[in-house]
Amino acid sequence: MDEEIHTGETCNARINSVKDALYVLSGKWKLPLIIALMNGPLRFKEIQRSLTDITPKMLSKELRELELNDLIERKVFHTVPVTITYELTSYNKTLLPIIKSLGDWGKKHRKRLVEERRSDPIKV
Amino acid sequence: MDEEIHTGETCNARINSVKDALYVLSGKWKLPLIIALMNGPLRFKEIQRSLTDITPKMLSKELRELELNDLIERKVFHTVPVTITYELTSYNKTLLPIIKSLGDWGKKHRKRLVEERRSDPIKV
DNA sequence: CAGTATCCCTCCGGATACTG
DNA sequence: CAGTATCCGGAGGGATACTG
Repeated sequence: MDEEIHTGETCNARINSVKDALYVLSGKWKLPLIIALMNGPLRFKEIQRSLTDITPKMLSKELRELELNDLIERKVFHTVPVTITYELTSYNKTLLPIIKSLGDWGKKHRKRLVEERRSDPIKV
Repeated sequence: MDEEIHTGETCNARINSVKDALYVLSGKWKLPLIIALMNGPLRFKEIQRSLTDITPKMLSKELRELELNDLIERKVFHTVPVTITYELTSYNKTLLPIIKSLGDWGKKHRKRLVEERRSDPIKV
């Protein structure tokens, strides 16, 4: 019963928790979409332009799934014509550590790959 | 030029870094596999037993991809018959923040969902 | 044991067109 | 604008059998 020793049990629990997180954030566009909304609310078409190349079908689907998990909120303004915006919920902020750690690691990993290739052909 | 303000540029950079990370860790089994190896080196068959239901084809593929990214190391021992083990590299430790944040969030999110459903029918 | 080789199928996601 | 409807290809991944 130490502290963070990995017994088989805690290991499996950890795997399952990670799987849960990955499930909610699965798909090609969910995290990019969330990051795009970190600047503030956007309308459907604006998100499309922001995430170049996402089709309306995909965007609609990803938005719906994120809404179901309380990670974004859809707001309807009864202007003429109607205006609809999407914004991050406060619960979404709990994802920040994930986004930060992924972003940090991705950045460093890319740098690492570049340096590796640069030193490769020289062969000291 | 403040600090962490999200301009369009840093936003895109962040999206790309996150995408890079997700790319390396993509697939159904990579993170579970890494977590399974956090207890120490394992042999092929042992990993299979640890990650119930992964087929040898998938395991082989995921191991190879992780090895190419320097995240695990394959060691050959010339016993008879030959023994092969897989273990995490020291570079793999850099993934810890990702695994931790994903695990933490997944755990809390599941708890949240359970509580939500529990309070749902009561309607205070 | 430590994998490879095939077959097969689901479903993710793109392209395109259409609606209120 | 804010989406939905349809069609479709290809990658991801499972089942099974086989090899050194």
